[in-house]
Amino acid sequence: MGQDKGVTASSFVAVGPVTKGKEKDKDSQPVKSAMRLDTLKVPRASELVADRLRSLIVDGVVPEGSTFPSEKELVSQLGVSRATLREALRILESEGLILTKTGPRGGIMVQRPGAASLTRSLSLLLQLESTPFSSMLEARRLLEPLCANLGAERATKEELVALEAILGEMRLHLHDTTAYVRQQLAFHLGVIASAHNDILRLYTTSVGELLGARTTQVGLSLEEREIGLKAAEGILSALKSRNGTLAARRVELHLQAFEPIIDKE
Amino acid sequence: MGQDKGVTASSFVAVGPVTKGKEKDKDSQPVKSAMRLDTLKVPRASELVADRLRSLIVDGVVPEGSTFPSEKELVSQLGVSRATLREALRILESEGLILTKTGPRGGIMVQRPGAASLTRSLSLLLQLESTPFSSMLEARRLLEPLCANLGAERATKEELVALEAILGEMRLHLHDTTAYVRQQLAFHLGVIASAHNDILRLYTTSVGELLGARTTQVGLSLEEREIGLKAAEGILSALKSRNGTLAARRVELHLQAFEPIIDKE
DNA sequence: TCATTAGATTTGTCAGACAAATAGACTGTT
DNA sequence: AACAGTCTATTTGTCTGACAAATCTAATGA
Repeated sequence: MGQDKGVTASSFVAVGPVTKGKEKDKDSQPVKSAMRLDTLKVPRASELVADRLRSLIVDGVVPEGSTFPSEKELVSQLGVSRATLREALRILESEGLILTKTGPRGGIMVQRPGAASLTRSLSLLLQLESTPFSSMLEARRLLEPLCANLGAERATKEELVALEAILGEMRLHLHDTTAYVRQQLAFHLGVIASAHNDILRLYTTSVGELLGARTTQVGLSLEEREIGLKAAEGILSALKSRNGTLAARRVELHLQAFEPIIDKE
Repeated sequence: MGQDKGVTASSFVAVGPVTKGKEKDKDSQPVKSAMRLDTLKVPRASELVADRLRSLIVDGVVPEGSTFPSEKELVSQLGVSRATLREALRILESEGLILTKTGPRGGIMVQRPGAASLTRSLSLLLQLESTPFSSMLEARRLLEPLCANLGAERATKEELVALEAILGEMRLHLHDTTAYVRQQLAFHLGVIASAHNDILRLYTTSVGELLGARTTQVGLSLEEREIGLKAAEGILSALKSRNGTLAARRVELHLQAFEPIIDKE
């Protein structure tokens, strides 16, 4: 740690939750086997600060939409330097938990991460593995029908009404490409949400976002839009009739039909 | 930016790759309405630095396992202060791209993120949404059979041999709970990998890790281990006979049978 | 030969300062 | 009174320089 921080650091640790001692014994194995203790991970102050602030958020102490105390105040309360605090803030920010603004009325604001956080993480991994585009298409073609199947038995009336409304918007904006694409994306998200399973929703939304970016890039012809509209109508009717296998089948066919459109480049 | 940094910052931007200008055109449709330009996002220097270093990694310029130049050198090359650089490093670290060590031979090492990165992100989201445990079980019960189905037609001989070997390990360590659980987890991962779809693999692995932590916590009785072993044998034989639906069915039954064991607390 | 010590290197932390963005109050003009 | 411009205070963004801690290497001494 830094210079006169023998004081400040200990005051921080006093407030701190755990892990600061750094006892070194390595392997004191008198017997013979077992007793494997893996490499001691020395925590950084910035990580500890990030942990504490994060737990304030997830525990609901600092609700979404509210703001943290200013950096100055946090520094004095936590007993760490501003540099350390700011490193912790960058961690939380990259997790999608906060965003910061300058000026009065600005500060450190709490926000909920949402699927975008997952999407970024996934996107990074896929870039590193140089995953082919076809794998994304396949994953979506497998996941969305799964959601539709569940949605057929779980969708609430309100959700079905909302989907109906989106369908109306799609009809309305049939001749405005960007608006139509946006509504079609909303329809997909609605179907996914109707499954009432957070994990499937987050997963399917993430891969959908990655592909959706492509769709808006490529755009859709009028004929393709009309086909998409018809497909959406069929899917919604299957959901309404609570026919899970039919809904799944229709979603799968729909996605399969659109794959060549997206894949062309 | 800070004080005399009019110089340093511009030299940095000179080296910089992209985004420093803040042009906003979005949809250049001169027709009538629209002309929505969303709030101008001013990039921080630390974000720009993080972007540049990240792209060095994903573009393979700095391969996995190697190390970056020291902070001192990076500071002089990028023309930013150490504080700014370190904030960027915390971002990359939270993305799982690097890790740092002190001392000579230490420094900033490049590593590949792996599924753990996704898992952390997912775990955070689920905590915030207070997603019930049952949703995780359901997601796994739906995803793993999907992988098994694909694996039946795509698994290479080598992968099948590896699974056979793991099965042997499971038999061998049938009376050692922790060792057995580890091998069973490896078996699951092997089945998942045999589908040859990165997205499904990452997804299923993530949710599996979240549940796997629970399994090792709870432990398994001898009888449960024997049942698990039998199930694994059945799954592998279905994969070998290239029977996708059978493999999927067996995986689903296996997971369904184990749900009450994990769910009890 | 081996343990110990000293030095060098790299990250970790602190402190203080100034720059930039921004909201709100204040002031002068119409 | 309404309005535009200015001034000020607050908050984040960045820089600089310093010291502390961890750790590898090499020299040193028994």
